[in-house]
Amino acid sequence: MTTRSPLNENNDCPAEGLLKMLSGRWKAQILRLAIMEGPLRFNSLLRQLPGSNKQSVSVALKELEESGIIARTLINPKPLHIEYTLTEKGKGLIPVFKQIETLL
Amino acid sequence: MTTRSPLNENNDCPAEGLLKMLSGRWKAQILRLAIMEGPLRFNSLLRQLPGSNKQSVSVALKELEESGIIARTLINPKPLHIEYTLTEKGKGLIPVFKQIETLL
DNA sequence: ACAATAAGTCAGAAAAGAATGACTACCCGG
DNA sequence: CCGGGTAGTCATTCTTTTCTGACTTATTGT
Repeated sequence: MTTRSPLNENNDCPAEGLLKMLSGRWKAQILRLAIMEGPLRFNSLLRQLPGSNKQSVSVALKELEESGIIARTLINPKPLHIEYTLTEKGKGLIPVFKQIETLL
Repeated sequence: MTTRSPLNENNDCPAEGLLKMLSGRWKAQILRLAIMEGPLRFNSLLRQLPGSNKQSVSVALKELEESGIIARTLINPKPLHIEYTLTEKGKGLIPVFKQIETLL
């Protein structure tokens, strides 16, 4: 049994794992907002992503969470308040984003 | 009319453009082979991508070419010989791939 | 009491992406 | 002439992704 890192599951192309994690129409933009603006809230996020819809954003957030890139935190149950923030792993992607910006 | 860079067409999220260019099941692997092994030939590529098929690889190559990441060159018409190589823009992606590898 | 906000879920439809198998055209070696 | 290699295209089907609209549960403000 070969041990593989989370970004390299079941293949030998490192970029492919990351690309899969960030695939889909909304994940890159969600991540950018998380990097630029800090904690995100669901409805606010929806309003900041023109053309998006609850379902797709909900799925994107869930997948990013499953990938360990963002975390969902219940801030307050009483007036319901949930926040999505970058995990340490998520913060590790910042240099990659920066590197990409140098290409522009 | 606003001028936009090729990696940033019609949006303000730099990673999104790149992600779109590299989206799909085969592009990352094709790029990896182009980076690691140099010039690629169609049938050789097919053999190196288990589970792939002509159609999908053909489309992937065409899209990478349209993105200006690889170039299709006719080496010899007589015994038909075509090569796919990284363009300068394509080579610009190598640091990004390297950066991703540091995450593993 | 009523409307609005928060954070979603669910079923179904539509659109996009990927795979299949057949087919083309040309060349090379035996 | 036949088999195999090069480099694909085309139409159709299958699968995955994305979107739409209705519905949920609970709280706050007027």
